Amino acid sequence: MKYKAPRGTRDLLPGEAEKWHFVESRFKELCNIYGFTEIRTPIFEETALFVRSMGEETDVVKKEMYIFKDQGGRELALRPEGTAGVVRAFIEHGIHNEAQPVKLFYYGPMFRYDRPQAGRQRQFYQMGIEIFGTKDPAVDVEVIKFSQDFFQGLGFSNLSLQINSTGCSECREDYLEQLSVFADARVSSLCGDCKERSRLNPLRLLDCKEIGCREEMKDAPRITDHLCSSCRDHFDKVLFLLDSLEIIYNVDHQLVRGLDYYTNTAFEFHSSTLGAQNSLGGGGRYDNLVEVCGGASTPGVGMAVGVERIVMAMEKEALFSEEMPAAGIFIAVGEQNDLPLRREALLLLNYLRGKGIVCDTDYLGRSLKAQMKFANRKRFRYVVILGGEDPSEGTLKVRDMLKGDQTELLRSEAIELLLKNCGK
RNA sequence: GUGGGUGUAGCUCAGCUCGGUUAGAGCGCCAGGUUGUGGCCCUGGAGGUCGUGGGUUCAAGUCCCAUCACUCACCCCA
Repeated sequence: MKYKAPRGTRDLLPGEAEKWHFVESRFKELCNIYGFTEIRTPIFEETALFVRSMGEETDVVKKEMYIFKDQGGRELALRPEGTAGVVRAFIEHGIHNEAQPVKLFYYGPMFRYDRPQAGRQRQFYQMGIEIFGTKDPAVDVEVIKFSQDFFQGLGFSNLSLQINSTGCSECREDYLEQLSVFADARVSSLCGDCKERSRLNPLRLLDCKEIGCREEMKDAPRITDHLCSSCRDHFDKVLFLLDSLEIIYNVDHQLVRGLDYYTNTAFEFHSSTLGAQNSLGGGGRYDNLVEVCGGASTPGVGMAVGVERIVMAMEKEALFSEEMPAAGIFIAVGEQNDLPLRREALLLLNYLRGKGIVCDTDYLGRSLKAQMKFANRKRFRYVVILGGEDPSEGTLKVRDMLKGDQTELLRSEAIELLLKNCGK
């Protein structure tokens, strides 16, 4: 075996691809109901776009991007997430001139140079939605409700919704300062990583896994106690609306999202059946992002879910329906050397396909027994047997593979039966 | 980037601790048992540079080193 799929990538083989298709189609159906329309953006963008939107100090930018220079000397990066490209397209095409708010969805592969593990690949797929043009807290709730509907529609019943507010740039700045002061006072008892964090990204101090750090930071100031009045008001309304829709959530003061562009609402959906990477998806509000990327100040809110993780969690919870039911027609030929008979088989095959019926035949010159075995394996509903013992003119032998019985019918009757039972 | 576990047939794995004749099983695949008919059963067949490269040894799937990949976890995230 010479070539292998590159590290952190994988093939989706038949049998698994169908599961993905199921998840994708549910997502798209729900987008349609909610009024989101699709946008497709390039898989690579200028590197600077991602650096600008996500933030220089984020891990994604510092060590996880696939960056390269093309033959024209352009600095490019494979997209590590979907929002930046959507925002770029929003600005570039003046979408703010369309009827507001603008509701978009996207689906596609993302790339991060990470060490692979359960629920984490270097190429992974995200589906996401974005709403531009309104600060209404009801929109934050719509995005959350959408996510919940989506997960419930797939059959999940035990996901937990974590939510927090990270404030606007102003109240966050005040808060971060207080947090730094708090951390500096006990820097000696924090782990090495946290010492770094207190300088670079104090918000991250909150979700360190070290027990010692957790203990030290237990009484750290909470951002929700330091929100400015408008952020406080926004968060209260979001929670009120969630309550009104009877959406159960847990306000997690430690919840911090990894990308700098989030403001105010941040949320994640967790699954307990997954491993360490237990987030099926998440999102939040990003009121400064469009402006940061060079557009007119436009509020936005969105979320993204990871397809691999969803499929993995669904497998663990046995949410996919079992094997597909028997369907379609296999045309078996008794005497493979009988050219007129094979001709008849091909004509029938193409006639039935023309009627939109799943239909196939043997091309390996195999014995009737082998053809029957094949038809069984491939779960065909009916087998039409041409030739065979004492064939009579103008009739077809039709075998029902589920019931195991076989009848010989006039050709026209046989076709009528097949069309009725296998047609759409 | 750091640490643990694992790489033997298409798939799931045994064999490795205690090196020693032609490397095994189940499933799958192909064929036969049934002078043309699937599922169950029986028989036979095909299929392996034992991840790769070095080393130790008379002898390496088995011991040692390196490397690559998979896997789980950390960091971080979907």
